[in-house]
Amino acid sequence: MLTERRAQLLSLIIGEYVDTATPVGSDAIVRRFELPFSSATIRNEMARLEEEGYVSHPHTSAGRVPSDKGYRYYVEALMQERDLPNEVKQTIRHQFHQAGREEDEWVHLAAAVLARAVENAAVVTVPRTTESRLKRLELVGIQDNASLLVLVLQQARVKQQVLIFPEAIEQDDLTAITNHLNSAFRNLTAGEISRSSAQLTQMEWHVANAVRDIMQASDRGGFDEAYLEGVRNVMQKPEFATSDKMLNLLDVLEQRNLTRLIPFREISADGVTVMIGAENEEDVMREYSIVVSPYGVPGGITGAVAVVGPTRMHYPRTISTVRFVSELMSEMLATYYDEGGG
Amino acid sequence: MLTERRAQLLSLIIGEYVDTATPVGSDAIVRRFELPFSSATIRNEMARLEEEGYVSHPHTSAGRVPSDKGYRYYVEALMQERDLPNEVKQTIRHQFHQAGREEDEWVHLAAAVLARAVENAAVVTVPRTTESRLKRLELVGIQDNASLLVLVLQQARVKQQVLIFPEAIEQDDLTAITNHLNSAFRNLTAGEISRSSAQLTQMEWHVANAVRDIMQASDRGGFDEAYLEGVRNVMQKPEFATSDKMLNLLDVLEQRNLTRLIPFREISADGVTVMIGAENEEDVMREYSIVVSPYGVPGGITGAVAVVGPTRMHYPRTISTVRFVSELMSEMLATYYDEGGG
DNA sequence: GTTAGCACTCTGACTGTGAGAGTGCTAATT
DNA sequence: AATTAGCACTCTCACAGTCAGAGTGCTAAC
Repeated sequence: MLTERRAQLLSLIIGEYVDTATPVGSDAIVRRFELPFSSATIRNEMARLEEEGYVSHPHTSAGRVPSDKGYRYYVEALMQERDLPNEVKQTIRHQFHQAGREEDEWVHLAAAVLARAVENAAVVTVPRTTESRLKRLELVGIQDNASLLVLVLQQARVKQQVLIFPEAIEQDDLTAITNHLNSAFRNLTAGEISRSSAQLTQMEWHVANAVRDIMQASDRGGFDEAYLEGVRNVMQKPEFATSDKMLNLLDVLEQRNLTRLIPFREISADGVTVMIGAENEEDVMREYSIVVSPYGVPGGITGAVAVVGPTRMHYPRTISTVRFVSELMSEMLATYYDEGGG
Repeated sequence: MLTERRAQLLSLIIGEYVDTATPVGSDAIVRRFELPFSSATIRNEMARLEEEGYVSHPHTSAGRVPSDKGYRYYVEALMQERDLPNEVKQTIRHQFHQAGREEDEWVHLAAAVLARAVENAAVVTVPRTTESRLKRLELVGIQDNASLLVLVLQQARVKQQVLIFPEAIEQDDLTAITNHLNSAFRNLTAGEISRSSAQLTQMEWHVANAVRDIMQASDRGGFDEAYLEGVRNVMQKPEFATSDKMLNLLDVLEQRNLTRLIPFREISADGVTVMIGAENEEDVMREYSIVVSPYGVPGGITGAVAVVGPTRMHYPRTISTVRFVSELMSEMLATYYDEGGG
């Protein structure tokens, strides 16, 4: 445990470093905060903080830089998460209500709003149910032997695919197939459709297989689909003066394999999780922190909201913004797609 | 007009510069291509090329760099566009046939494939009809007073939106509305729906308005929706050693306002258009070239395929790849969504 | 426990230097 | 008349040296 004074000092160092991005020296901090001690005292305290691993020293005669451990301690014990100002909340809420009612649009918007608010990159995944149920299917003729298969799944998820039939087929037949399958499969999961004992014609089988495949693909999908915004914000930060680091980050973020990067699986069931620097599994993320929160209905439809930026980030602001946006997304989902209606 | 020899020389300079990204000197080029002249002769010719504006001089004692005019002459008169090797074509084709049958997936894939093949950024827009027609609509209940409105438009375009009703509504009523509107509006455009004289109940009006709004929004959309891939490729190029330029480019590309950037309106009705450096309208694009081609059925459903990279790009390869991918996209669209079936 | 003082260290900006690459011109050569 | 060798000149780039500034760690005094 740190003494009260050292903890305070750590907090000041982090605050200053987050602002200026330059290692903070004893003299600078005493003058900036008009501390009732001399810089020599602070130097001693800093030396202790360094011994214990909370800050580090880029080189002999430079100021101190917080370490991952320092940030961790700060996040857990020192910082106070203050609620977002009401104007900010209102502004964000307003943007959401202005947006259309398409779920993808919200997700995109959430990423954009978040990226702007915290001046870092934001990732928001499309929400998923654990296992989707079929609400309705529709076949629309395109050509003699091809039609568009549209599935409406539980929670207003829509999937589409062009379906080729082995032989030409009439609109009347399409309608008949549609009606039959709709009554046979309504509210079933992919697994239940597979095991269904409904009597089906050959053509119906063809369609049913496609339906099952699409639903399985959707279930397997997990968190794959995600919106990414604000990469530029991260690259603008002074720690990325070298173009090498930019390329590395871009590399990681551009291939949309965000799932591998962000520990969606490990995030606590409710509330915000913070992963700092080397706490991240991936090597490339050593210099970044991730602030992530799930949203949606626990056990039902869920997604995740995350911010990615350098470890030197404004944690209280980021955490409370992530929290607010995830709550807002939950709220939106609950309003329009609640479990009962699904 | 350039003399034969100067034209050849320009071609060599461009070839060399595209490869090495360093200004090319007289000596270097003589040795590299074992020219039957001395470097002094080449120096004289280079001086003439510079006088006429085809190449320029970063500073007194540096080699020559092609100017926009030089590239333009090269593209028009010197280079020979050779067809893509058959293996490459096959590989690309294969990837498309492996992909699903969702149109968006193709567009995304086209951008990814193109970016990889030409090692630059690629932009591919989602294809649009000039005016969409309604094929079918569907209402799926979500809650007492809310349902999901799904529209299937001509050319297998699917749109969805949550629709809130002023009062609670039964599933039977939804079905009745759906049936009535489907028969009244089948194959109509947004404008025709507005002017329709069909007798509608209040609820039906509510739905019809939403349908019209969605269709209008879709028509207005123009080229807005686009997939962007391979920004990293561009940033990796040596001309982007400074992080400033990276940020500028990222700035432009991240806000998906690609329409403003790429002259979709001006591209010739068929074939590939090349915009070099300052020929682009936007200031930020001064150092970039754009190679763009429309695809789809002229007058009907169309989109565009484009490559964005530094002016120093491999034009023959880029042009033939853009051409091939746009042809492939046209082919895919024709196969699955031809006008007759739409 | 705190502080003043001081020697020491490292960075970053600036300067100077020399090799290397390239040019442009002139005079000689084919 | 076209080509080429030769040469002085220019500019860049990498490298080393210098110096002010910021910061540290230690010691001795308060």
